[in-house]
Order: sequence, then C-alpha cells, then structure tokens
Amino acid sequence: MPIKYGTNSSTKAAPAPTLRRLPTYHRLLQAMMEDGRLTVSCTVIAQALVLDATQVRKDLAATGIVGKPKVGYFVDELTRSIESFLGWDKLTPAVLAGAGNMGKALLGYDRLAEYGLHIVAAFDADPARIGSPAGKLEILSIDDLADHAERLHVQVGILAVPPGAAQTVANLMVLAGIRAIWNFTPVRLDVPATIVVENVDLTASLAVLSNRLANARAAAS
Amino acid sequence: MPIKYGTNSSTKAAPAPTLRRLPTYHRLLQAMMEDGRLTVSCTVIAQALVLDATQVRKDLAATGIVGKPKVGYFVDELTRSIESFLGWDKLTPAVLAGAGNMGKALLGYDRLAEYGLHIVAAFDADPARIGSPAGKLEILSIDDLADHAERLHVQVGILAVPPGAAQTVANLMVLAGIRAIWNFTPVRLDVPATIVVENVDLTASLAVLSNRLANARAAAS
DNA sequence: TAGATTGTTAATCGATTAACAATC
DNA sequence: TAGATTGTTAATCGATTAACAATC
Repeated sequence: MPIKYGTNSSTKAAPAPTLRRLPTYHRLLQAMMEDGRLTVSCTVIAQALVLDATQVRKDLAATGIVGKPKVGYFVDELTRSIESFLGWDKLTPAVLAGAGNMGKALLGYDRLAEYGLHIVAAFDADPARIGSPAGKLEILSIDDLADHAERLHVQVGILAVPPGAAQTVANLMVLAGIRAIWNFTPVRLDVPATIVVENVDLTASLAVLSNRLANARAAAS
Repeated sequence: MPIKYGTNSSTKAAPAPTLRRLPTYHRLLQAMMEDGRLTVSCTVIAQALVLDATQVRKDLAATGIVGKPKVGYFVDELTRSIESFLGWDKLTPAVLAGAGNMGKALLGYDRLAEYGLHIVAAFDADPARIGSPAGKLEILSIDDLADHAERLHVQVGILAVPPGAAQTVANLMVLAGIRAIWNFTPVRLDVPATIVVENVDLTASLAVLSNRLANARAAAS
C-alpha cells in the first residue's frame, strides 16, 4: 500500500456549511472532554446535535482527521484537528475600524482570542472617541489605520463603521495590505477578488427571523 | 382569464438565501429612490450587486410583486413590497436577555426599529447590572422576564447571555410564550419545533473567514 | 412594430442523505 | 468472530442558472 501524506493543515477549501458547523462540534467535544470522555463516534455527535451522522463524518474528514472503525475518534485528537484546521491554535492579529456599539462589543469580547483572533488596534473617525479607552486599547484616528496595519503586517480587518463609511474604510484596508475583512455592516463591499470578505449581516438574519415568525403565525391561525 | 388573487403578505415561506438577499435589494432601492429613479429592472439590480438577473427576479417575485415587461418594477412599489413581506412596516416588540457587550450594542442600535424590531425591555442576571440604564431602558432582573414578556404578549426574544446560561434562558422564554428567538450565543438551542430560532453565530462566521484566509494564503504562496 | 424585460419551465450545480464495502 | 463504525460512492434534494415563450 502506498504511503499517503495527509493534508492536515487548513490548506483545503471546505464548503461554508461544513465550516460553520465545525465550531459546534468543537463546543460539544470540549464538554465531553470535561466529562472525561476519551472517544466519540459520529452517531453520538449526530444525536447530540440533531444532525445526520454521514454529514458529521464528512465534516470531520474535512479537517484531515482519520477515525478508527468500531471506535470512532479520540476526543482530544479531534478537538485539536478542528482547532488546527480553523487556525484557532495560533493568534491572528486584526485591526478594528469603528468603535461604536458593535465595535466596542467586539473589543470587550475577550474570548475572541480562543478563536484565534487578537484585536491589536482600534480606529474611529469621531474626534470625540479618538484617544479614549476601549477595552485594553486606546482608540486611534482612522487616518492612522493604514500606517498601523501595514507596519504590523495585519491581515484581518474588522469593519464596524456606519454603513455610509463602509466602502471607504474597506478601500483603506485593502490599500494597507489587509487580506480578509470581517464585515459587520450591511453593505456589499466592492473589493478585489483576492480579498476574503465574510459578512455578519444582522439585517439579513432579521429578515429570516421575521419571515419565519410570520409564517409560523399564519400556520397556527 | 381567471382572476388571480396575489398573496402579497408574508404568509409564504421563502428560501433562507432569498430572505437574506432581500435587505440588500432594499438598501439599493433606497439609494435609487434618493437619486429620484422611478423604475428599475432585474438586470440593473443584478449588475449593481453582482448577482444573476434570474435570481433577482425570483427573489423579488417571492415578495409578491408583479413587474411590467419592458419596464421592470416601480422603485417605490418594490420597496414597499419588500418591507411588507419582511414585516418591516410594522413594529414587533422584543425582549432582550443579557445586557453584556453584545446586548448593549443591540440596545444602542436605534436603527433596529427601521427593521421592524423594538426592544421593549432588557434583562440580566448580574445584580451589578440590574437597575442601571442601558440605552433608553432600565435593566431588569432576569427573574422578571417571563412575567413581562407574557403580560406584554411579546413574541420575540433576543438571547445575548453567556453560553452557559443560554439554554436556561431560552427555556424561560419559551415558557413565557415567546415564539421566535434571535440567538446571539454559539449554543444550539433545544426548543420545541414550533419555536423559530435564528442564530447569529460569530464563531461560525469566524470559522469561514479563517479557513478562506488560510486558503488564499496557501494559493498565493 | 421591434425588442427589452418579465414569468416560468428545464438544466445544472452543490450539499445532504442513503447505501454499502472495508476494517478493526 | 460478529458487529459497530469508518470512508466512499451513489441517489436525492434544493438552490442557482439557463432557455424561452408571453407581453407591453
């Protein structure tokens, strides 16, 4: 049998639905680890999360892990496999633009580091905010974003500015060498195809909620 | 030709991807309205948002609107159609559980009312927070949530508590007659099938971002 | 009228789910 | 060994995209 070299690291594109489920598995595995559980099968995971066992198996396989027939996976090994696949085992520096409500919420969310993200600087355009503290950082002028991001080789930008400023600040980030934008504005950003954009669109989420609720009401009446 | 009675209101289930795109159309239409534009075609919308024209047409049709061949849609009519379909034209009261970083961000986000949501009360378990102001509201004890929600016939609950408390507070909401939960925790809630749950999972979003960035880096090197 | 655009049916694509051989 | 579980290939399902007749 020829030796197969596994691609364990995060070098393979996985479908977005799979990627979005991985943190849920990770959370379950952590709870199991605390319970002292050593191994786990896809069937058990699927039952706990109300998912299809085959889907779980394919999701886990995407991280590069190989299971043992009749046994399943070792909980600790699987946990590490997910963490390494998602890059949660090493800190990625990020800059935050927009220190409003959402920006401050992200700055105060210490657990972000558990997910591999470390906000190293925060910027805002409002003179009233510049210079004031936010979390452990001092808010800097948005004019200094490019300089800082470039100098520190930051590759991730968090966009939490008002919608009207979203595209302008995104352009700024791209110019500064940012490679990925975590976009908390509802604006569809127009950036080069090489830039990764992940949208956290509350209006989109709310649209789904509203429609589903209206439907449930209609079905009940 | 038989008369067809349109189902304009939000009584029909639409696919989630369609629902998630509707706010983007709405935003574009608002900008067009400000520019004084009267009509618009799917082709124009599709080009502006880098989408497929047929997809736009189907999305818009889901809201119940009927267009005119050669003309397209009237911008104001289309705007109203989306708003009515998403329920953005009438205020839905909601209660917020958890007045931490994320909870406070939502409380301070006045524009939520533009999307039909109105937070009428905020609750927390931390005695240090109870009684203090948050936005225009005073934070109440989580023990009073069920009472308030039930008395005011609130149907939407916003869950922004720590992960450890998520399931407990969700149970509380269900007992109080809440029909839909906007879940900002990464916890997969176990609730009756009749309850609508919409997850805003930052860890899921971050997982996609991390993987896509790692891939882009691998492709570039 | 001519032709742009809608509404709808058919084809494609990708993700989920089912089936099953390999394995410990 | 017997049987639970993995890994993988095939079938299904739903959303996207293409094709095209109807219409103003």
